[in-house]
Amino acid sequence: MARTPRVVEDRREQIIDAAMRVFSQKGFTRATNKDIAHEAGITAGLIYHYFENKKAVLDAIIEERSPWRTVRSLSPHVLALPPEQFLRLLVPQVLSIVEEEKFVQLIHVLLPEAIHNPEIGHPMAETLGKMVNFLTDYFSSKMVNGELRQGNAALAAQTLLGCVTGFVLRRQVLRDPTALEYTHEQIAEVIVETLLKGLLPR
Amino acid sequence: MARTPRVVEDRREQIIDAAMRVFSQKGFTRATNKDIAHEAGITAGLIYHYFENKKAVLDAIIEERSPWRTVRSLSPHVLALPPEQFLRLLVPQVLSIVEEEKFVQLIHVLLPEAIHNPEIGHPMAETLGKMVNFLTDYFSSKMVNGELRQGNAALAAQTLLGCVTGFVLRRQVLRDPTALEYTHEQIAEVIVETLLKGLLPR
Amino acid sequence: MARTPRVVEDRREQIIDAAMRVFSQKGFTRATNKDIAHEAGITAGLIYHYFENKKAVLDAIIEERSPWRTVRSLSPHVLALPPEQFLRLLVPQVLSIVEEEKFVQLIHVLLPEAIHNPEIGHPMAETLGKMVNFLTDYFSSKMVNGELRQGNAALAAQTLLGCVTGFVLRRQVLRDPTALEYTHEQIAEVIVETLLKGLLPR
Amino acid sequence: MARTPRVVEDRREQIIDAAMRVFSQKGFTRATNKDIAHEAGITAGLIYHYFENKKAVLDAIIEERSPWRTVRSLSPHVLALPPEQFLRLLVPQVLSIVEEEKFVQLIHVLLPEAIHNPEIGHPMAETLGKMVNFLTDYFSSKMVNGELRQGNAALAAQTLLGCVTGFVLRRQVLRDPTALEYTHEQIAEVIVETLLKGLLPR
DNA sequence: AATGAATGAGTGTTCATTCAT
DNA sequence: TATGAATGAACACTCATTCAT
Repeated sequence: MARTPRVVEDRREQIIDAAMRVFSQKGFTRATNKDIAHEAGITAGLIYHYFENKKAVLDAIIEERSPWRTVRSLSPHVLALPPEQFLRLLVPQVLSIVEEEKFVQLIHVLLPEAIHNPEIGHPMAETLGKMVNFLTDYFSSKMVNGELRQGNAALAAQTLLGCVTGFVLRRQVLRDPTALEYTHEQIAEVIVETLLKGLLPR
Repeated sequence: MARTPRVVEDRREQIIDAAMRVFSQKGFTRATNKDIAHEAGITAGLIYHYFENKKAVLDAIIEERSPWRTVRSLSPHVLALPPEQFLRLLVPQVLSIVEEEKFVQLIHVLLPEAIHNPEIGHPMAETLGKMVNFLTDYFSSKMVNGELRQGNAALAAQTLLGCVTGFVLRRQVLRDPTALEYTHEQIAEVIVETLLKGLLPR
Repeated sequence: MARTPRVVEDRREQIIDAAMRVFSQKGFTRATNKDIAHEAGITAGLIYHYFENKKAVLDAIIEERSPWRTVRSLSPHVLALPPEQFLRLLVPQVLSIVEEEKFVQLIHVLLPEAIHNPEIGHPMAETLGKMVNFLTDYFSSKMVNGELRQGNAALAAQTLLGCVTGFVLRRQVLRDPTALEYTHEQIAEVIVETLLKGLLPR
Repeated sequence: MARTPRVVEDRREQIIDAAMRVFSQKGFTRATNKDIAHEAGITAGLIYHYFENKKAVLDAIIEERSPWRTVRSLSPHVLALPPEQFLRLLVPQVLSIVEEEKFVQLIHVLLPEAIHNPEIGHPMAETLGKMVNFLTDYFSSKMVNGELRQGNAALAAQTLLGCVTGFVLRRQVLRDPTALEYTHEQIAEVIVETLLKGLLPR
């Protein structure tokens, strides 16, 4: 009706945004084109002016909204920091990126699809793999120079990552109120503290 | 045709089993009643003799196949063990339960639904919560008696759980080949080692 | 409503019959599944219980309703007759088969499709080809034994066939009232007379 | 973009030409406006500056591209020729007109429509009717003056026309390879020879 | 004259569900 | 119990047509 005529170039982005919201709420299959169109304030037919089909909208989300770059752009300059400072910097940073609304939406969209569709699971696993490699490299170098004790750097990296993803899973996917009680700082604090110093008394 | 007239009670289980397989492969929405019926070797109409509708089959899976009991039945008698032995016993045990085929299927069925349906997410979170409580209690008592150093027991418990779920997520949900390279023992070993002793040299 | 519950085995045939009528009136593309269903007295969804898709209904018409067999079954025992009797027998017989309602419907269904789809055109051409061969053989043998004058038997056969198809085209496809004025006997009479004796005075 | 600004009157013709090609390949219903526009090197919206709607493009084809005039313009001055020369001139001339690319396209466009739409069938039948009348008149006069033997001139005319249309149908509509083996001259030769002299030995 | 964004009515198709047998 | 024919309400997608620019 009295809808403000949006800037034309917006339309594609507008549809992607709407789809992101709808997919994240209902899942790809259950979300209808009418849902997306309604959310975007357009008619369903118009979607096909910008995308070949419904799947192509999902693909566009994956390709254009994936904040993997953001993840990858993480702190390459802090590698020189000692482990304690490094982790206290890294973990909350990761958490704040990963628990941002857009990222959570993306998880809600991609995770269910990833389970039944390896095509979508692979890139997700790959990105996590890059994180693992990054951490492994860091841990290795610190083990060599004695700042960390000797051990399997790769598995340690995966353990750290596991801690973070575990928390995110319980907070943002299962929405476990218990897990949601904590601030990023508390979580970071305990992960770093535990991993660095261990649970055993010294 | 020459189908052996199964015991009646079997049918229900048979349908649930078939649905579990089909749901875990295609997801609840994409799986059709015909798929389930075909997998169960019956016709689609018969499902409605045993279940009110498709959703009821999923509910039956949740209620009757959830191995939460198994999880809950874990080692209440090992609470007295010292942390190191306790964790070296617990972690691989949990992993072997959780990565068993049936359990993985269940994850594949429930996780995507949980994301878009809190009704399903809550029981999952609750079960994890029970695990957290169990571990928290254990950690608390050990912190009191000095076998573990002082700290936030609840967060430590969640960190441990996070490590495990993180690994399971990457292995069984994203099917990350890197994460799948390790045996349960290796994973358990590194988690326990890291968490107990920390990464820093003593 | 008070629809008589037709015999179940009928359904498939019933749909094919309905489709034949609808296709012949509106053409394959313009005919909707609702049209077919309505004509058959069923709902559109039911069509997919018996056919994979709309195209499959057309295919069924081609395969199961093609009276090519009838055409092929034509008078193999009259080969011995002298040309005049032979043609006076054959032409009206062909005309009466080909101008029967079902056959005309079939032409209306297949001819437009044949034009834009060689897959459908080929079998039609082939069937005509069989007719040509049959006539060619007959003409050849009669040319050899002197009952017909020497000439290109194949082309003569095609000329005869052309006369008939030309008439059918104008009568049943273009529905030319002028061409429809004549009875099969008149048409047969003039075709036979002309072809056999020629237009020139002897 | 850098499209040369064509003369305005061209556009209409350009669209009609494009539509002719597209219709002849896909049929009127299956051809989309986008197809036509793409074939014409314009956008679909522009079609509506020159035509009221899609149907109007078809109508324009019928009215402006119908080579009936060409057909009608046939040899009015050869009426005096004796039948043999007349037919040997007429038949190949008709064939060459009728089997020209543009004409064949037109058949492909109109014939399928004619079947399901008498509005289109009638003009086609009428044109053929004019041919029939023309031939009937010729045959009548030649029967009167004894150059042809007595008979039903109208039916003889229709027989001749039937021969030609039958060949064209098999060649250009069904694309029967057997029928396509012959040259216009061969076809003309055999039609004329057969019709004039008959198949029977004298 | 020309574009292409936008609409909306429809089309083929799917599928959970019902029910007579 | 068990079947499978039958329904009807979606759904993804198409396309002729309109219209602001």
